[in-house]
Formats: sequence, structure tokens, C-alpha cells
Amino acid sequence: MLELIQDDDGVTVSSEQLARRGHTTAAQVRKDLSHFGSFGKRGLGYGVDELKDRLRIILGLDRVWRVILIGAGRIGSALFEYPDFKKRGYDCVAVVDSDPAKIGQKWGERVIRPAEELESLIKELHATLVILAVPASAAQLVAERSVNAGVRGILNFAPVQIQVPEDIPVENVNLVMELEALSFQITRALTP
Amino acid sequence: MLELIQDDDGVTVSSEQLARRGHTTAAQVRKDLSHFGSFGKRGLGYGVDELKDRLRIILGLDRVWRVILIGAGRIGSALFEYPDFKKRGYDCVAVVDSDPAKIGQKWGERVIRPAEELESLIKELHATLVILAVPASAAQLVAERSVNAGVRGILNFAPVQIQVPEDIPVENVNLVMELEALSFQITRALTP
DNA sequence: ACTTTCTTGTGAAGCTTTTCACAAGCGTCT
DNA sequence: AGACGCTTGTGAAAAGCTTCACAAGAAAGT
Repeated sequence: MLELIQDDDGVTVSSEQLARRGHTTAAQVRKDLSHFGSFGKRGLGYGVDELKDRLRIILGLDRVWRVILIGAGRIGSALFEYPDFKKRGYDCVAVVDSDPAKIGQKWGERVIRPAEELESLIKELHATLVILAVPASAAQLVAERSVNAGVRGILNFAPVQIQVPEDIPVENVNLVMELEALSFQITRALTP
Repeated sequence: MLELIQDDDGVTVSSEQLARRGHTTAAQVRKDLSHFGSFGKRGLGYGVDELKDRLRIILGLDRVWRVILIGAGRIGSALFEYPDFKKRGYDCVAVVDSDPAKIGQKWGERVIRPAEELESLIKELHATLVILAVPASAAQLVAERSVNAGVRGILNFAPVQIQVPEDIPVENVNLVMELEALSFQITRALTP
């Protein structure tokens, strides 16, 4: 299991220390990292700087990802304001919405564009990812349009399972499902 | 793996059909469901109504969960406005924030309460879950306070791993991590 | 140089999850 | 009633993942 390594100011860090932070075991950390080559130093651990660099490359964070935000509602605005979005290598190159009242509004430096321009924006701005922050009813169509225009991955906040070609990764974030997972765990703990 | 079954208007539904919706396999669906008893009909599939009822009970959705929203910022407001929050059995019984400028504001029928009242609100309103929509720096402390006051589960939107007793389930939602998962998958597909 | 103390990388063992495969059951049609 | 077409439930096999355990290497002290 891949866990994000939080910032650390030591010079080296051992698998044991990483395990505690990442809520896993030392053996697990070592096995995970060994899949990507062996860059630890025996007796010492992993060099923090080297580890960060390697992870950056492994996760594909050595490049800037161009993202289009689809949907300028509450969720969209929450995401847009997310503190270290750009710092982490994600550049929101456009915001689109289908509501005429919102089109033209300025969000920071971005002007909200009409949804019709989605395809042309993806192509012209070379966007690689889209964030779907639209109502469930619109999600599937917008996802298809995005993929057809060349998007490579989708972060889906709409509470539906969208169907796209297998080679397009989709990450789903669904408040109600997360809550249901909690409900299930608590319920199961009560009735064994 | 448990997948939520979307609405369906047929009378029965087969494991095959469920598998397609849930992005899994027919055998998987049958095995999952069989853990909770055998209520399918051979040759036909599962009765849609019975399936819904059973899942509702299994997931613990036959009761109303009392939720307190901690943090009335962008993310908090997006969650609060989530369409079928109450319809799905979650009742947001209070909203708290530490910003004096926000305290006293009305969100729908709820008045934003000061963060100091967290413990007393949890106890008085018998809240079972909290949604953490606070900055990363405040998350751990607020989580501990919530657990000590009797909360049973946490939905964490702060971009940190919080540490709580093992018997308290935590679901994490972290925008940047989700994006990094996409980055990783796309990168891996490009460099095999 | 040698011993001690760490810690990695990794084969092997153990465990969990997923897939396969098929008997058994249900409904329909003849 | 019997044959046929479907679909479940579930052992058994396969695949995947986690933990164990330990040789091998690296620094530091003697």
C-alpha cells in the first residue's frame, strides 16, 4: 500500500519511523519501496531528500498537471480554494459551468467559461485531468465529453459511478458513501 | 468489497447486473452478499426491494445518524448543502466553528456554534459522527476532543492522518491524495 | 581490524481476497 | 411431469498481500 510520506527534517528516516507515520508496518514500507528499486542505506534508513525525490518521480509529481474544474458550485469553489493545490503540482487552467448566471464571473485569475467550450478548452490548454463537480445527472455525459476531448484521468465528486474506457483512471469521492462506510463499521462493531 | 447498489426499477436483479454497475465481478457480488445470509432466488436473482432493505440494515442505514459538522469554511458549506444528506439518514444536528466572525451565522435552520461548545454539543445532542472540515493544523486536537466526548466515527477532510483509538473508524477524504493517485496511475501506464 | 549496533532487501511462510466451477434450486414451456 | 435455461451459494483453486526472519551491508566505537 502506498502512503504519502509527510515532511521530515531529519537526514535519514527508517522504515520503522515511516511505518508509524503511515499507519502500517516496517516490513510493508520496505516492500513497497523495494518495488521501485533499492535506494535505502542499510544500517541507516532512507535519505529523506532522496526519498522525496524518488516518490515525486514515482507518483508523477515531477511535472505540473493541468486540470480543468467542471462545475462552479459549492464543491467546485471549495476545491478551487484548496490551500496547496498549485503548490502540489496541479494547475487549474480553467473553470467551466453551465449556469449562465455564473459564466463570466471571476474566480481569482480565472473567468468561468461556458460548458460548451469544454472540449476546445481541454484541447487548447492541454488539460490532462478534469475534476467533476457537477450534479449526478450531468456527470456521465460530461465525463464522456472530457475523455473524447483527450483527458487522461477523472476525479469524480458526483455521487454516481461513471463509465469510461478502462485505460482512463477515475477516482471517486462521495460523501454519502464515506458516511455509509462509517455507518457500516460502527454497526458491525455493535453486532458481531 | 462492498459496493452501493444504485436504484433499480426492475423486480429482480442478477449478480451479473450488479457487477456491471459496481465495477466488479458476479462472483464477487454473490460472495459479498452471501456473508449476510442467502436471500437471492436461484434462477432469478435478487429481489430489488428485499435487497435494498437488507443493505439498509447491513449498512446501518435503518437508523438516523446524528452528525456534527466541525468547520464552517468552504468545504463545510459544500457538505452542508449536499443534496440528499438528510434523505440518506444523516441529520446534521450542529455546526461549529472557531472563527468569531462566523459564530452566530445561520445556515438553514442551524446557527453556527463556537468551537468551545463541541464537547457539550456532542453529549447533549447525542451525536455519533463528526465531519472534520478544519485546517490540517487543528484536525488532530479536534478529533481527540470529539472522541473523548463520545463520538463513534470520524469523516476527515483535513489533509493529515489523524490518530485515534483503534475502535473509532476514520474515513479520510483528501483531494490532493486522490489527485496523486490519478497522477500515479497515469504515470505508471506511460512507463511500464 | 574487529565487534557491535542498526537497518535494508528479500525469499519463504502465512493469511486474505478473488476467481473458478459446479451442484442445487427456481420458473417456464411443451 | 420432464426438459431446459438461468442464477444462486459455496467449496476449492489461484492469485495477491502481509508478516516473518535473516543474510548482508554500513557506520561508529574500541
